Amino acid sequence: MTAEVGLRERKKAATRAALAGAANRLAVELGVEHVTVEAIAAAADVSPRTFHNYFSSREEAIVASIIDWAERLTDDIEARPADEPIWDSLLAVFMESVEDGAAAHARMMAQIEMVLAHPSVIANQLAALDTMRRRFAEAIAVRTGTDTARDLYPHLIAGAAGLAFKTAVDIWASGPPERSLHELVADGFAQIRAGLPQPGR
Amino acid sequence: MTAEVGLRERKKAATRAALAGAANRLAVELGVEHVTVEAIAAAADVSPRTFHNYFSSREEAIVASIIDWAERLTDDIEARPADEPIWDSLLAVFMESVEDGAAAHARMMAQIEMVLAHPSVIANQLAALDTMRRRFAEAIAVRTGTDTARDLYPHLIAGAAGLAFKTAVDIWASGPPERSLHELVADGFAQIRAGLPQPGR
DNA sequence: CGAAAAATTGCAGATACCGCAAAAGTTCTG
DNA sequence: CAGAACTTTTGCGGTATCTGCAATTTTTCG
Repeated sequence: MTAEVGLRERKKAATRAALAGAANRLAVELGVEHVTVEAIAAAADVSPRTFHNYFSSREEAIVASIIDWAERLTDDIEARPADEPIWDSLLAVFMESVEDGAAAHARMMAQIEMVLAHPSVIANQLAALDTMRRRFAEAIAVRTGTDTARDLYPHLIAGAAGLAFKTAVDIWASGPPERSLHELVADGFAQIRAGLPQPGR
Repeated sequence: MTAEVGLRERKKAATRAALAGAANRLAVELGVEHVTVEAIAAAADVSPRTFHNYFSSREEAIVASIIDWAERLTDDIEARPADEPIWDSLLAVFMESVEDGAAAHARMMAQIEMVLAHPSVIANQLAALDTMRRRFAEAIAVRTGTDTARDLYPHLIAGAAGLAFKTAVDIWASGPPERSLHELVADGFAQIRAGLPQPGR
C-alpha cells in the first residue's frame, strides 16, 4: 500500500520526523518558550532554514506527531471489517490506541501539560486534530456510502468520536483519576450513541 | 448583570474592541498577509506596543470577535426558560444567531474565505471556538445540574452543538447552496440527537 | 488637589519567517 | 557510467513579530 518510495521521499519523511520529534521532545523537556528553531534544527542536524521548508512555525512542528497518530488511526479504521458498524470500529480503534501502564500515562500527562501551558500550542493542536477529523470523515464516508461534500453524517460521526475521546482525555487529565481513561472513553461514546439524553432529573 | 464598570474598564473594552474590529476588517479587506500589527494599531489609534498588551498575536486579534459572539450566545442560553430541555435551548439559540439576507450571507462568506486561506488563522479560530465550547459547557452544567470537572455530559453537549453548527456552516460554504444554512443546522442537530444512526444502506 | 494605581508608549533586542539564488544531492536517460 | 534534469538544502538579507523594561500619561480615590 505504501510501496514505491524512492530514497528521496524516504529522506524527506525522515527529516520531517526528526524535526517533529526533536521539536516535541525539546518542548516537553525545556518548556515551549525555551525552544528555538535553531535548537530544533540543530537537534535534527539540518539548518534552521531547512526547518522552515517543513514547518511554517515552531508550534506546528511541536504538534506534528498528532498527524502521524491520525494517520495510523485512519489506517486502523480502514483495516476493520467492512461490514462492522462504523461506530463499533471507531470505539475499538480509539480504545486500542490508549496505552496502558504508568510510563505511558506519565508521557501523556507531560504532553498534555506542555500543550495546555501555551495557548499558541493549543491552537495548533486543535488545528492538527481538525485535520485528523477530516481524514476520519473521508474514511467514514467511504465506509458508509456517504459524501463528505453533501452529507453532514461523516463529519458528525468523525467529529463526535474525536469529541468523546478528547473530552475523556481532558477530564482524565484534569481531575484526580477517579475513573480510568478507558472507562471515560467508553462512557463518552455510549452517551453520544444514545443521543446525549438529559441525565438524571 | 454587567453593571459597576468604571471609565477605565469601559475604555479598555473599547480599545480591545477597536483593535479586534480593525484587525478583522483589514484581514478581510486586504488579505491576512498584508495586515501588519502597525496597521491595526494605527487604525485603532494606539501604538503598536499597546496592541501587544491586548493580543499576543495578529491572528488572535483577527478572530477575537468570535469570543464576543460566544458571550452573546451564552447569555442567550442563560436567558432561556430554566425548564426548557437543554437541547431545545441550544437549537433555538443557534438558529436565531444565523442572520438572513444576501448581505449577511456575503459577509459570512468573506469571513470564511479569509479564515480558510490562512492556516494560522484557522488554528486561532479553532482555539476561539474551543473557548466558546468551554463557556457553553459551564452554562449547560448549571442548567442540567452536572459538573464540568467530573461529568462528560456538559462538554459533550456543548461540543456536539458546536460541531453540528460548524459542520453545517462548512458544508453550506463549500458547495453550491443546495440547502439553506437553517436547514443544514436543523439537520445536524437532529442527527446528533438521534445518536448518529448509520444512514440508508 | 495630591497620592496611588493602572494603562500607554518608546526603545532595544532576540527571534521568527520568507524570498531568492547558489550549492549539494538524487534520479533519469542514453 | 556520464551527465542532464530535477529536487532539496543552505546561507543571506530583510521585514515583521513579540517581549521586557522604564518613563510617561491617564484614571481613580481619599
